Amino acid sequence: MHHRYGHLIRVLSNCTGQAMTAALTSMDLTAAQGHIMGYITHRQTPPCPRDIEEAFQLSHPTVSGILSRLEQKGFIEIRPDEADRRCKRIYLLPKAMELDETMHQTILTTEAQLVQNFTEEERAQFASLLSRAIDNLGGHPCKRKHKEESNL
Amino acid sequence: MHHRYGHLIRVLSNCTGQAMTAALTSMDLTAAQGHIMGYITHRQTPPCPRDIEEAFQLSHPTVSGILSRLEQKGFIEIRPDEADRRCKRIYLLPKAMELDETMHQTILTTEAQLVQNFTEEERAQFASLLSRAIDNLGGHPCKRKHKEESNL
DNA sequence: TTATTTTATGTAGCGTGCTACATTTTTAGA
DNA sequence: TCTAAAAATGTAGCACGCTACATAAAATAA
Repeated sequence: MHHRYGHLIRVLSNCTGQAMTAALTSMDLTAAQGHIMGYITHRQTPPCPRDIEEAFQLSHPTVSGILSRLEQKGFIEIRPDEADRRCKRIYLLPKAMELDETMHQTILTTEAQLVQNFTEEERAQFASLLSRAIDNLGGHPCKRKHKEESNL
Repeated sequence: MHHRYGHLIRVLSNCTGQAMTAALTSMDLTAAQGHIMGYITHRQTPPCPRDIEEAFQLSHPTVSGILSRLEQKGFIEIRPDEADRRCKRIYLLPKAMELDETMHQTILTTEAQLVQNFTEEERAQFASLLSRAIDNLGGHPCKRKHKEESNL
């Protein structure tokens, strides 16, 4: 049977992004910005853009754009790393720390809405099928040799 | 359990679009353009942009952009409808008709790759879960009263 | 008929995704 | 050491998604 997976996936992805962005507008964040803010917040050490590329499977110009918008809005500060001058370090500013809990809850609420009438089994299977489909398309070749704290 | 569905959906959507676009590059089409070309080809009568908005759940400026790129590349021609001058009609040009079969096969192949190691049951469930998730997020309010041939 | 509302489309402007190319710094090799 | 390769980031330019606003034509109401 032919199910038009590509179509469903694109529609769902757009819907999810829109719902997430709508829920985050009050704090002046988009879906992509909110997710990345969450990542930065829950890291023990200030990450570099490269860490974000890997965690979110995005190209470096994409990450660069999102970070510069976050910097413009005063959520983060980006300074060069003293030890390795190729790298930048991303520091949270007070404005970001204030809304962290709210932001996190907002994202969780939207995720919950997405699977609101799924059984526990269906949720697990959904995540599993999504992951397998990603792998089927080549997934994401993780380039970097080894570096700690590359988990979300 | 927290599965980060939003993240998986976004990654899968990006992967799918990239795989589809890569498969279609030889005919100078992107994923979005290819899907819309397929829709236009398999319609009995030349559609208007509004039909495409509904079939693909896209905003009208998005459709407008894709169509003008297809027109620039010589795949389609857009002329106003004689009967209702608000509407445009989208006509296929010879360049498009030539590659229709190849294009269609290319899209099917990529869709098949996406679910290559899924059982028949898993495929059905995948489509079902994706659809239900879309509905959970409000889905797509179909605005138009009634109009024939609004199926893909 | 005339006025209002609805429908279809156009345009401006933005965020997010990409590739391709360039620059800088570090690391590795000869 | 000196050179070459690898790594991190910057920039240009594009496709595709959106909202918000504007226009023109058709449909509806008064």
